[in-house]
Amino acid sequence: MELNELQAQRLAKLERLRADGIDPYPPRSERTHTIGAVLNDIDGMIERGERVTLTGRIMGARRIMGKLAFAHIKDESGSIQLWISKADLGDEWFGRFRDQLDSFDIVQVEGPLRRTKTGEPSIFVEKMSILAKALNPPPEKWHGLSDTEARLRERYLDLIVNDEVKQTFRTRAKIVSTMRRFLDQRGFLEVETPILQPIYGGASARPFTTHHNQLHQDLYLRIAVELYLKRLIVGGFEGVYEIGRDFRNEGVDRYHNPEFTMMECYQAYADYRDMMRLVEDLMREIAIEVAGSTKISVQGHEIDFGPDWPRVPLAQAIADKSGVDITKYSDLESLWAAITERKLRVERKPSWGKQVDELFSTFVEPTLIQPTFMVDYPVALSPLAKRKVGDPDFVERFEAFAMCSELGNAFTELNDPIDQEQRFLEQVKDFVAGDDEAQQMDRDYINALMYGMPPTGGLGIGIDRLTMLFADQPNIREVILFPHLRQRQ
RNA sequence: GGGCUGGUAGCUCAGUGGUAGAGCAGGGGCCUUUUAAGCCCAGGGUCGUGGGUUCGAGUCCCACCCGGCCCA
Repeated sequence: MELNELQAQRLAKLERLRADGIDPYPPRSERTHTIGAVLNDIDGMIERGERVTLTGRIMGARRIMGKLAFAHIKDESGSIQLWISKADLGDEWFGRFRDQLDSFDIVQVEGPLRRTKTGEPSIFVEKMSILAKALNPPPEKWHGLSDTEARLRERYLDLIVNDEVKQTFRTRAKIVSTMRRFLDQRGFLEVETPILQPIYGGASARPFTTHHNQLHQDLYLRIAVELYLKRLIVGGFEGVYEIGRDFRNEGVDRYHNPEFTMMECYQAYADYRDMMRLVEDLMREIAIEVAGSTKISVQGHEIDFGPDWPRVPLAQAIADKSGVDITKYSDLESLWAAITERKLRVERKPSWGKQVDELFSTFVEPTLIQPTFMVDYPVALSPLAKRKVGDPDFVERFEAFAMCSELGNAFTELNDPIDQEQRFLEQVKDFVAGDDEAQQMDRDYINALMYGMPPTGGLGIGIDRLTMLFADQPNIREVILFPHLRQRQ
């Protein structure tokens, strides 16, 4: 171990403790209360003269004045002041506290509770022991650890010193547990399907590839769970869901991490309108659970999940915001002509569907602050969704938006195996033509559909994006404990 | 991928081509009501990496590495 000066000093203190016969990393501790529990009933406990044993990390500077010292220790539930008098604690441990213990060390203290003359709840330490010596020093005590790269590379340190980071991950856990309870109560069965897949599907994205040595077979990390969950609907489960990690081999930015968490659920004998109601109910429930209200504050905006969400046809929204009525231009050339005629600043895309998506992303998405369902997408963008009756160029699909961010995607599932095969063939054509995000032919999935899948509504919700919204975090790396970073060196 | 921007002590940051700095933290000393404790003293550096220009580079130039913001 190569140590800097501060680490070397701490190591010397550790060795001094060992020389005195003290184990700096003892196997057991004996706390009687969490700090939070003590603070909750501090005056009652003082009145009853209760003695407690507390454990925690020494935070901030120790304030040592000859024969009296102060410090704070922190556990997950809270932080409390230590009153350390040489007379109460004894010369030996008072000296150790002064000379061998440091900020960030984890200690155990025992004694009665009292308030100091400023009224601060304190434990008057009569016994002290060390539970773990910290060899690394803390960051600066006022500014703390603020460098983003340092925070992410040493997330454990970020969590020690930045309480709001812990709060974000508590919010995330609450979102997931609320979602699970919501779906369980509605009769959905939680399932687990393969992460290693021989054919990747269910979304338009590039996969990570790996290899099974024994089977001499390439496998893909899943980009979605969709096709497996629908196989289960064929199998007769009428409501299934899975919450798990998907992997997409694409860039990293403030909305994307190569691995991210999705909830997908499928309900037999339901359609995309049912899934809209499910999203509305789910979001209300999460908002109340997480924020205590259907109204939440995000980046200075108030977002209200109370009312039903507007359902806005995609084509209409694009026409309203850009002036281009995509239903009038059925091929890329005429659509592009309409775009250039209006001198719109939009990137040229290789297909009609992608051009429509580009129009949407540029002109509509940035305006979607309040919860909104965009409905009825072009079939070209939706190879797994059922066509609209009487309007076969569009499908029964919606995407859920809030704060200009896509939260979810849902459709009435395509259950016609003949149409599905045609759609896959179109995708394969695109893939061969160079679209590396086009979907793959999945013969086994067609085979499953050939046994008959009931009319089904399906929905996917990105947990990371949802957490960004409810924790009011503008960057996905703030809602992922260990986001992807390049290796150093 | 493009533009802008950053990387200097453990941390937060200054540093305008001429002897590497401050605050906090840490070390030594004094101190029994502190909470950004206080006072005195001394220490701490591969200036992201590698080249180049220059009498002289943390500073200017080039390349690369690792971040951030914006755009695609």
